[in-house]
Amino acid sequence: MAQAGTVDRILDTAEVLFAQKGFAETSLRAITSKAGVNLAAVNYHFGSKEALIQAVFERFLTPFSAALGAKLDEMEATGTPDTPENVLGIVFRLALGTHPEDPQRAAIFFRLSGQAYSQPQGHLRDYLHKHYGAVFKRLQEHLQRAVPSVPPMELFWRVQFSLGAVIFTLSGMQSLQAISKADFNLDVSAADITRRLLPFLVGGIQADVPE
Amino acid sequence: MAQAGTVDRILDTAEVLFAQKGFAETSLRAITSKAGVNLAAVNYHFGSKEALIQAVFERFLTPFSAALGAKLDEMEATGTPDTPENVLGIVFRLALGTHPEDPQRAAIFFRLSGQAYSQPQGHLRDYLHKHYGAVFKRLQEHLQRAVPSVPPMELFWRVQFSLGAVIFTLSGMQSLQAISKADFNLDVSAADITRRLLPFLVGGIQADVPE
DNA sequence: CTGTGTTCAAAACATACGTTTCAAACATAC
DNA sequence: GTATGTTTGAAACGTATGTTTTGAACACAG
Repeated sequence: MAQAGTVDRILDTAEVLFAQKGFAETSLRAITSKAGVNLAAVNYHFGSKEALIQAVFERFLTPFSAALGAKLDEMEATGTPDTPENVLGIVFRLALGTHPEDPQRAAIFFRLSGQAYSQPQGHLRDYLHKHYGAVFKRLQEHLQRAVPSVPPMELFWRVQFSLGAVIFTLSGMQSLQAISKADFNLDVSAADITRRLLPFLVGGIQADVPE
Repeated sequence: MAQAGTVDRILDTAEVLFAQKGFAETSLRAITSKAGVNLAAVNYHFGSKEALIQAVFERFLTPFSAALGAKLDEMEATGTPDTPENVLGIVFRLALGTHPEDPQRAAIFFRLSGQAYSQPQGHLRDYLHKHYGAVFKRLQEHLQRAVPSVPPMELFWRVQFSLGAVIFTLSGMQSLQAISKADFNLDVSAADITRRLLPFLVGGIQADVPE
């Protein structure tokens, strides 16, 4: 990030600020001044603030969903059994490991996802669903094979619940870490939390369906 | 809401708009014009927009946490066993039933909570934790008695995961309903979702803790 | 009535925002 | 070296926001 081009400096900075303070609360002036570029550069290179936001997500999600697709390919090729642990484990290791050189990057990833999902009118959510829905659906099919006794409709919602648990928790990690520290005098990392998440989600996903 | 006072008309309208579009995206002018009151009324009665937001939450959460406390009292008095189903069931029935005359109110409740939690800098989250942390802690103690084999620290995080699943899902219900309708051609209500949520959360909360 | 404190209404204020403009600087090809 | 297309810089534009001001309308006690 030291001497990257204007476009990348904008993306790097916007990514951090968006994750930190949200989309509406982050002004282009805040981004450009912190990035050391001119204010007009955003509209010149991206067209609008909205387009900047989408560009930030694209840079994040395109490699992620590609890697996820590759991992699913590998799983099918090697005949790895479709267990909830295996399927969810792939996602977590990927989310935590997309940028191993920068551990904070994972937190930014989740916070950004949370921002996108909780975005009120939800056009970003629709955008994500449209561009990355295919990989997501594939993931869900593997999960379905892992828990065949759970009806598809039920599984759909359980995946949503899981998404909520993951994104919500990771996206609010800062405050939660402070509370956890106050109540238990313990520090936790994103990796810690995901390690705790896995059994919780597996338990929820394969729970018995009432009558 | 027909001919209530200015203060209540502002609160009623702000509540709906905040839930619909978020805090930053809802202007005082939008609130006051829809409420049919003068723009200056907000600053006159509440002091600032920030104070308005807190007032909206207070009107919501004070009765809710009081009712929750009462239900927990009742549970202790009648000796109802501390099972995950019982404890979580209380919360859900309460959240869905605080205003039986207005079923949409429950959705607003969850959407507002989601907005508060995903609020970037999290001062609202801190505010909530400060004002309603006591009832929350009591709830957690009951849960702890329900699953004594889960260490407190682990349970703390599982409650956070559950919160995430609930708030995140309910707060994004609109979009999710559309997806669910497209993929399964089925309508779902908030009550439907919570019915599906309960076994998921119970399964997650009482899952085995790895080594 | 009269006076006093409260509430409302209309307008103005100050500020911050996204966006646009336009000229200068730069790079690259001819 | 000049010309051309691209990128940057500084400033301005138009708009929307939260807030403040000022005075009128009102309620009600003395």
